[in-house]
Amino acid sequence: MPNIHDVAKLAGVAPITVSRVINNKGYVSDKTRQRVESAIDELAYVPNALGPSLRSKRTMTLALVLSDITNPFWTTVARGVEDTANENGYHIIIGNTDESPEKQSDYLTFMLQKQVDGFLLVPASSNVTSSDIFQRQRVPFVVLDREIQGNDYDSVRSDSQGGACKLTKYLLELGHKRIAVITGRQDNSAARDRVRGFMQAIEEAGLDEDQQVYWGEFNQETGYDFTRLILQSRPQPTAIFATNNFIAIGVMRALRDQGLRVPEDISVVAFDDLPAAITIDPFFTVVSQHAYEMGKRATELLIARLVDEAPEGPQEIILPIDIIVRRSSSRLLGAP
Amino acid sequence: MPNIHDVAKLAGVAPITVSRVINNKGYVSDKTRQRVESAIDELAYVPNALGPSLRSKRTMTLALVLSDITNPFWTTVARGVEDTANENGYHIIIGNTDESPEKQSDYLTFMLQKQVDGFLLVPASSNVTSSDIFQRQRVPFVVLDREIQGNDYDSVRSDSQGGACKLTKYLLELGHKRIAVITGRQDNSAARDRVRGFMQAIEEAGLDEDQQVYWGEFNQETGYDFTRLILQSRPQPTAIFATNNFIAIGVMRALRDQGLRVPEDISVVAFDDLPAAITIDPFFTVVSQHAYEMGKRATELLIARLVDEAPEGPQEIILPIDIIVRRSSSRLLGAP
DNA sequence: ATGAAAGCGCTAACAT
DNA sequence: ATGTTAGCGCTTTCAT
Repeated sequence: MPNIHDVAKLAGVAPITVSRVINNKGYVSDKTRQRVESAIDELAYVPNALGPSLRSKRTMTLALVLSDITNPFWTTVARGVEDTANENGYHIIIGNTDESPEKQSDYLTFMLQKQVDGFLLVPASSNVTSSDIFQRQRVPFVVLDREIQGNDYDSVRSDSQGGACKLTKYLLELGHKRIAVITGRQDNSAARDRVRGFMQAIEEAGLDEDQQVYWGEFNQETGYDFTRLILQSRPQPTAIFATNNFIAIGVMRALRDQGLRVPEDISVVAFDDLPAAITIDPFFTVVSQHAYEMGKRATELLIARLVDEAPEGPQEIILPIDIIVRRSSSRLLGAP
Repeated sequence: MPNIHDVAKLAGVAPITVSRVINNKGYVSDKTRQRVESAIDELAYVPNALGPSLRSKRTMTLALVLSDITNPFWTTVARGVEDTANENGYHIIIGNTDESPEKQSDYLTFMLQKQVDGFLLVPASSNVTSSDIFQRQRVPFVVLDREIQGNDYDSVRSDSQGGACKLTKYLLELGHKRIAVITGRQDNSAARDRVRGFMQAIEEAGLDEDQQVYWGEFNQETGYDFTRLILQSRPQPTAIFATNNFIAIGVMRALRDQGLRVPEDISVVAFDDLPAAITIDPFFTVVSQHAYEMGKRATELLIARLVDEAPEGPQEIILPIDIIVRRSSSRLLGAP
């Protein structure tokens, strides 16, 4: 592949002149510019960005490290990140951690070596002090969806607690008094916030606080397995609150396998909506997060940091959520 | 951020010695190694990969350029690519073209400038001679899912024609004789192959070849709009073949809005299954592609090329498909 | 309006 | 076992 010297030689100029043409910077006479341009065409010259990056210490690349791109929620976030990055001349590298701190750490070092300009991180675990690595390297980063140790970092997340609280209150209004919650790992702050929001609603209603809370993973198996357990418990809950979309799917599968109808036999509500693009007939009553917006806002914040235009001090952006009532939940029979 | 010189100075050695320690290459005494390692720790030194890449002309980065990561099919492909790349020490940059040749071309140049080692490309249009750019730059690439002009390139795709043919034959066996096909753009070879497979089955059955084929986009609107059209046509088709998942969703929504039941009033079959992870109760009779496998195989092929271990000459990998019969299709009333 | 030199961080090739 | 030199492709700085 040709380099800037080859182009310069062919055009009969110095490399720096070619550089000026490429970057539209400095004075170049029209005649010279044309000679250079035709040399570029002739050689199909593509400038090597590694050189300038090595000098300028900017790669115009952002790293997006998340749990699993296969989850439609994260896919949508990723698309928001990608679009916003592109609009600003940045590109992104993606890494899936599958919630593993080891994978996360591998990715972070690799991406640091690649000299990405900044990180968008969905932390695999709030226990891992992943922020240390950034702070030591002085690389800007924004935390998405969750919290980590310390409080001196930029973050964007949904109002998990408020959303869970609202959704629970909605169930309570329908007359449900025994609600089972199935959620993710204890070291996931989003899982904790959603349980906290649930408990808050329960307490404010003056109800027995001894509700069933099942801690597992944010996946289908957790939803499936705990639902079977829940169905055996007495007295049986009249509603299940799945704190993410995959859990909700698992819950529904378990209920279906047991021959139970939703909402006639039991109500189900969930966190995270499924994108309209892949849903024929939306069914779940949900707390819907603004996934695309989350990616967009986080990226905007990160880029603002990079160009030193962000407000001073750590920013904490809490996105509002929507409650969407659909057919998976109904008034409890016999309730007022 | 510290560089290799800072580490060397602190450890009292030459930069090259630090390099040897980092890369576990060449002779370094245990004493020196330890001194270097503690210097690395003390400075939290992370090697800058740009230097070596500039020298070696390898970035260990692959580019994945596809239509839209938001489509679960592509998400799954992407995950296959990502996992396989990682296993081999590579990482990936993703770009969404939204089927726009301009976006595609922007991405390609940008990624070329970034010196990616190879491309995995889902071409936005078979008319665009996107391969030229690679061939001129001599960058290895593998084409996924579709065909482009020329025949001297590596590719991995599903047996679209065979799959569509099989699926159509299945419908014919159920007694359907009027089948409407809704498909993507004419310049998309997968769309063409699926229609070709359909026509093949029709011809082999000795049926009227004057079937309804609707060319549109691989999205929900196309499915929705053409379904409304189809429902007005007389004689009305008894089955609809949606040639991708988004179209299928659009078809179902249109049918639902018209108060039609599937499969009682009309049968629906589709290309592309929805991932089990996001489906409560699989409903569509489909041609299921091995999406993860497609990403994996393509990446393996690309990496083999990079290390010069691929077979000589262009490779064309055609992945088998599965027909999965579910509840969206049924025997035509009155058929034998 | 154009060019020469130097250096970004690293390592292959060649000493010692 | 350790070090010196040179150069990957580009652009900033300082001439001319």
